Amino acid sequence: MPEARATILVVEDDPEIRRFVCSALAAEGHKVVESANARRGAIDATTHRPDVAIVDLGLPDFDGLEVIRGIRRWSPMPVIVLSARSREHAKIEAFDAGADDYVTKPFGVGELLARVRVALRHAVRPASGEGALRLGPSTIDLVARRATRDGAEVHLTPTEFRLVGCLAKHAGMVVSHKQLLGEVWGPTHLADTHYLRIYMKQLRDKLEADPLRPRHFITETGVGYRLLADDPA
Amino acid sequence: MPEARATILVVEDDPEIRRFVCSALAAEGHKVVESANARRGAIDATTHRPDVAIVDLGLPDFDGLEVIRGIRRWSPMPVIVLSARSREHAKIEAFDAGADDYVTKPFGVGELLARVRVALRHAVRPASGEGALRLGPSTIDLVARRATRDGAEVHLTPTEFRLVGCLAKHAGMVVSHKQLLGEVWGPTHLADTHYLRIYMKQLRDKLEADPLRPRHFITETGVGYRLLADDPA
DNA sequence: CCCCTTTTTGATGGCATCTTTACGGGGCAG
DNA sequence: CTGCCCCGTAAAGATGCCATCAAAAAGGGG
Repeated sequence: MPEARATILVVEDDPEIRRFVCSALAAEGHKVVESANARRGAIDATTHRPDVAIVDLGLPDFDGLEVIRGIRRWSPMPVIVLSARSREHAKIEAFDAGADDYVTKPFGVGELLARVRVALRHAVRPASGEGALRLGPSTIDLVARRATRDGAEVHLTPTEFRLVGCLAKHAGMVVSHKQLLGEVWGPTHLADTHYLRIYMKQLRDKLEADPLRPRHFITETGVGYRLLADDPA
Repeated sequence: MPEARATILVVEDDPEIRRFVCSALAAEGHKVVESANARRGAIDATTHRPDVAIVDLGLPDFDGLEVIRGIRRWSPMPVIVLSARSREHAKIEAFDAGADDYVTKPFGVGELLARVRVALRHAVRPASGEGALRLGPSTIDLVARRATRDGAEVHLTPTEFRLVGCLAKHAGMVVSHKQLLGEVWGPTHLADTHYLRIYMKQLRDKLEADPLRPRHFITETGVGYRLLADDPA
């Protein structure tokens, strides 16, 4: 049984469409979280921290736009809108609220799945372009979710992967504590800088040649952390 | 200073649609590169290095998919497909060839522009050295929070960065003591001008070729300081 | 139901950064 | 010449952040 390729949140009130979408996603090997209204969607987003969110606009309690804005306050996760509103203005409004894609009903599953693939591509693509990073004796392949050190496979936990992924997306640049905490642990843990220290140590122990003198997982005191990858050039 | 907000490549054979799209993009302040066929599109992509590419699929010489695949061999730039083919299979094929978005004709300009904004949001990966200042032997990259001197990395503390950033925002002009103190240390330290002296010395020691004779961190006696950067022209 | 993995919490020591204090030097006016 | 003001230089103390160790709590799979 292959590990779930990704966690995907589906916020949709129509039970028929929801089942339809979720089973298609599950068939692709994804772990799916379902929410029937905006309030639950917002909660599930923070608790499950999905890799991609699919959000309907016409929800019974609040407008789906509010869900998107709520997510955007703490995470850049890809958001795909799934809506019956086909007017151009609705699309523009959704995009400017932070949506990354917009699919109008009726839609084809194949297209939706393809757009999810694109979103996942964006979510893991590091700044250096390639899927695999080289860090001295170690390599990290974000798309395959694998890491090696001196040729041997190193096991990284989901949280560890999330963290390296977040750092790798901005390779070479400093990523602030708040941003890391928001993307990895959700908006309820923005103050728990402690988690960062612990997981940084684990990553350094697993991937750095000399964990006591890290050369790739650099700490920027008072600001955040930075991942320095070797130039593949 | 209407500097182009981004460079956008439009590969489209229909002259009418091309003019339509390009003028809309230009009106948004973008620099636009136009190509009428696949061969020129592939060439223009490599020579102009656009931030986003908009590609039609039905081109006279080759299929637009080939343009996308060609780009994907060397660049992760966002590619938006603009096509009359509305069949689902065509979309899936385009996405899996590397497209990031798919708009079917007929389309609304507003929606296209919104999708371009989304693509630019994704592309905002200012290659390190893009927003960098050059000061003789040193460089300062404010977005990556990184500084180098003679090619070697120089570490700057948070306040040092805030100070440089404050000076850089008004590069070439005098920034008063009060303004610097207010922006860096807050309104409660407007009188602590000696902070400036201390941190200026640290910056000069770290970044000036001859710290005793500063050429970039200039003191304006009785007024404030000024940052002289080399023209990146 | 139990065990293993993963996540979270707690406590301690060390270090980087910021702040504070002190002294030397040059320009200018009296 | 001398005192004042402003700037540069140096170094020590305080604070808060970070690394590390240790271990309990939560979750998931067999």
